Amino acid sequence: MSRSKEPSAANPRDAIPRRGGTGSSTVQAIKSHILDRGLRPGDPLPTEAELVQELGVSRSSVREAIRTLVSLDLVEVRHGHGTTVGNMSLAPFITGLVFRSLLNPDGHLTTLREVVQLREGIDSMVALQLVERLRGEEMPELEALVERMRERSTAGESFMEEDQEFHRLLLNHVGNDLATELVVALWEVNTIVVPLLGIAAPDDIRDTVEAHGDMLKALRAGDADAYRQAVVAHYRPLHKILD
Amino acid sequence: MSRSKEPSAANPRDAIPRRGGTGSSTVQAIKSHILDRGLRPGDPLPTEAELVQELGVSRSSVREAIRTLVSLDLVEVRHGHGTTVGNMSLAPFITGLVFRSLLNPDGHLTTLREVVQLREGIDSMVALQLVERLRGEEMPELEALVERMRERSTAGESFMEEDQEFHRLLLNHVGNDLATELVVALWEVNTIVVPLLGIAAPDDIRDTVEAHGDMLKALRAGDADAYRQAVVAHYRPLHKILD
DNA sequence: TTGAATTTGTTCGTATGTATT
DNA sequence: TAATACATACGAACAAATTCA
Repeated sequence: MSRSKEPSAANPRDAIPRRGGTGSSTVQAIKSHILDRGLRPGDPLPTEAELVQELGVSRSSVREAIRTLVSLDLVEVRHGHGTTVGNMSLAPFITGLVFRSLLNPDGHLTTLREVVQLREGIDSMVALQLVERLRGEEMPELEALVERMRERSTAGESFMEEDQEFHRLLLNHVGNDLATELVVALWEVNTIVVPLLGIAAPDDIRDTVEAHGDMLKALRAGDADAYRQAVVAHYRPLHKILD
Repeated sequence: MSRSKEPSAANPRDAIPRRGGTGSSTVQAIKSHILDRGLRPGDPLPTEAELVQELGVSRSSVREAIRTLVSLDLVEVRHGHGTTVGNMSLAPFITGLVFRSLLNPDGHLTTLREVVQLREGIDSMVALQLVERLRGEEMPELEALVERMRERSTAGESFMEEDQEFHRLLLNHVGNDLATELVVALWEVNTIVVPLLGIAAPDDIRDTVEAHGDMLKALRAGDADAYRQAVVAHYRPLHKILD
């Protein structure tokens, strides 16, 4: 083990008043590094050793700071390769909501119900914009997705991927990426938590598939009210499960 | 104590295939600790030393895991006191959006615009539910807040706190805590980023204040459309700034 | 295919600041 | 004031993954 190693101080903690509350200052420094250089997702960050030098803190501190940024999806780390700027997704949002849902005490399903209500609200909220853009349109990709859902549902398979993609593509037409991400994120919270709680999907599946088709039909016809009704029908099975 | 520490033994990395992608397994273990015992926000967690024992990992690993959970607001740490279960707020969501807004390259304001659009959408989305619950109601707290905004705006002061509280209280009447938190979070993203980008608040302030009053008036009258129009008017000044 | 270099992952030991008693 | 319990920080060594010659 060759301890040797003279204590000798090395004199750390000289400067730096260490304000822990906000964000450990090392975190802030790395954030600034990204901001100042205008780095984009995927761009490489300095290695741990380099950050130790530049910031004048220990490797442990650098690592803890990076860990924080990773958990916020602001940076990404690949073992043996290096760290890059993350894609800043809503993954932390999903993680938090999933944890809350799992921790819900009494009724257990409170958070989950709120998630579904939010999804329904946002899907309805964009009715006018969608009608405006899609009236008379063909939307072959979306139709194809509905068709695939239909096939898989009759085959007894699940069609989560198609379902998520459907909502992603549809919301894409409103031109608000954040709203799209939010809906997809809420959708993921559902799909993660529902199986974990052992809630079996009933045979309302067919209704759900047809609701997707009705949404498209209403949009093509330019009928915002019919679209909203289809959205309600779309979520009815889920609500039934959660009550 | 005083185990004296044998060399061999201890020997980590025996089991545990170490799947880094998901969440470092130590993070997962602490999560499970909370979940299994059904701990609530504020409940105490084991000390670092105890976690080192229970989980059979090093101090550094425990610290990095805790750092991750802190940044997700799943746990809280008070220096010299201990760690507790966090309140699982949407703080990480806010942090991420603020960072994205600051990093936005070209038009710079894309993310911020999307945030405002989302706020507007959610505020409008709950029109029917609010009308249903508040028709003919007095709402003295909300009126008082509008009055305070009026005072402070004429005094040339800012009224961010009253504004935020107004939306929080209003959304509270729809009975979806998640939606309320989301709107408040989006509101905070605005207030953090706008000053950072050096966007001065114009004199449309008075319009904003009156829009708040109009929203209440419309709700009292049970007029959902008038409420939605007031919401649009409420956000008009903000949109003007961002374009 | 081997193997060295680079980089992140994990651990141990130690010293220090801070809050509680 | 002192003691205790706890979190914060530093540094060195080794393990594991990745890349490239």
